[in-house]
Amino acid sequence: MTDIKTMIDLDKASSVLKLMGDKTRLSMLKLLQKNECCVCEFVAIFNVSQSSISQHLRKLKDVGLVNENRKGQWIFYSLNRQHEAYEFVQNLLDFIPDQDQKIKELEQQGLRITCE
Amino acid sequence: MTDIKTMIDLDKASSVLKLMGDKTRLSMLKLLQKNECCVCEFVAIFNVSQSSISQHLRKLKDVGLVNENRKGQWIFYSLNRQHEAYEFVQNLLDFIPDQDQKIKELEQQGLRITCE
DNA sequence: TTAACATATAAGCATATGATGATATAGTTA
DNA sequence: TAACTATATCATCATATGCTTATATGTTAA
Repeated sequence: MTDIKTMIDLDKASSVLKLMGDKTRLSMLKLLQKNECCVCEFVAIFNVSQSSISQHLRKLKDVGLVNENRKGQWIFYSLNRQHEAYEFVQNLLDFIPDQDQKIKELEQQGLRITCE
Repeated sequence: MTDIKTMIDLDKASSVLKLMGDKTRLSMLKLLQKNECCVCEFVAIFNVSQSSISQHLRKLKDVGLVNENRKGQWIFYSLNRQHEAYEFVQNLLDFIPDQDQKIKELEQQGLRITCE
């Protein structure tokens, strides 16, 4: 637990921030901070199409912020802890309240996620 | 120098991050971290029109991230240290290398800023 | 192999964004 | 007052973004 920051150059920082400036993606990243999630979970949580979720994940994957890991039928996404901006992103996400109530709401509505 | 973070809700965080996801605005904020700057300085530093700079500053002002302070002919902008996301923004900017060489370049080119 | 499910990709569309040039407003100075 | 400088705003445009529907691809299971 050091205080040494891995600096991120302006161009890289702005492209990461741009990605995080979208509410849906920011919320996804916050959820990924604690959980691995598959696409169908995100689809259940956010009120948008599967296609839309897939495209958001594509953008996050394109800059390397997330990893994908196929488990059978499902593809689980996780934060890429090797990314050069990982510390930057973590630090930032720590200012945002956790979004776990989104998962709980699903459970309460009986819309429990199928891919677990 | 405490470690207690002022949490920022997801909506507010994403709107701040969206603003910071633009290279020009991010660079402006980084410069403002150390200096008060007037519009003409930004115009001299970035390769865009005065109109464009003015519009970027407008967006930053609209969410309250910056304050303006007229000094005669000039309007100086500064970070709003009272903003609820100030700590969040500061923390984030601390990951980005300072942009002071931009000011130095201007000086070296004899384009020294007129409004000082 | 076929059906069913999970995910990705393509095409199209409405809206947002960032830039510009022209013009308006405000302060300074002659 | 008029001329000059600094800044803001308006109108416009090209491009980017996020969404949708339709379709393609990949995996599992009958």
